[in-house]
Amino acid sequence: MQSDLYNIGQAANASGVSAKMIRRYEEAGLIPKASRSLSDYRVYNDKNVNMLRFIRHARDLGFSAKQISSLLSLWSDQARSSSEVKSLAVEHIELLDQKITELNAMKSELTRLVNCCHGDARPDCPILDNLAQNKV
Amino acid sequence: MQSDLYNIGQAANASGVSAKMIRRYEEAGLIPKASRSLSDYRVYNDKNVNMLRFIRHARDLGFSAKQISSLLSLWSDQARSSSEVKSLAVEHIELLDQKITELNAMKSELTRLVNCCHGDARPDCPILDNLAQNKV
DNA sequence: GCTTGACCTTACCCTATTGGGAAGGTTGAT
DNA sequence: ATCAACCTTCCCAATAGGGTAAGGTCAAGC
Repeated sequence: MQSDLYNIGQAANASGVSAKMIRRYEEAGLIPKASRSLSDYRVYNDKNVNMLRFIRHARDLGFSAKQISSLLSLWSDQARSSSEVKSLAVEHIELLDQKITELNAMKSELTRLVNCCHGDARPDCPILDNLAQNKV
Repeated sequence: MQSDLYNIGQAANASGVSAKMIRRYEEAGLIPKASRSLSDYRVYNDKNVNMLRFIRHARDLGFSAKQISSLLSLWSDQARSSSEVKSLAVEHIELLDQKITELNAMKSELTRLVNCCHGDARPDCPILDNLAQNKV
């Protein structure tokens, strides 16, 4: 790569983070404020783009903005211990697990209801009956 | 139950939907506008409370507001076919499945990374290294 | 009859994440 | 000189709620 400087659109293409979100991350303090050109355009270098890629990957793994903020601190901290990062990751795995369990419970309950429903032209429907029931 | 009329707090307790959300659902057109007392308090009857319970149960199953709106129409439509409801439910199960699959992918990738990480006091961390990689 | 606490009203801001678009300035190429 | 493509800031949309403030109402107790 010969070019070392990018405006926001190029940085977005190179990192996979939309220009919209790059501005938002800057506003949120997740990334440092970009330097500006004479015409007030944001200017990024390869290091900045790498940080954006880092964020993108963490996003893809479902980390929240706060968690990413912590990961970024750890990333740039030369003295960090890998155990700090690992515990953040483990914490996040537990959160993912909770959500998965929840969704599985919904799915199995709903599947049960669907299997009860004859699903034909008759108006009688066990799914709605169940939703309308007074007991939880 | 001897009382037939409720104000919003009683309706909230009886239905499990917060007063806040009852007002929001009304504003969103999910439920009809409540009648009002002389002092402009919202007044609910058993039928209204049943509808709120219906919404609550659908919420618990992860249905979105739009989906619930459809379910409510079907619920009050005497001529509906159970197949209409069933297809809505099946559609929702597929959506739940997608989310579950997505979360599982995140979890396994993150678990892989965590297992690579020695997690001790050394600064070298495969998790961060991976996040910082340029390739997706 | 008055006070007090519990309840109600509207209206606004906040959480977290992302997309869309308007109005206007800049850049680069024809 | 013009035009497309880009940039800027600012506001609004969606998801599903929570919080809080300022003010009105109701019922109980004194």
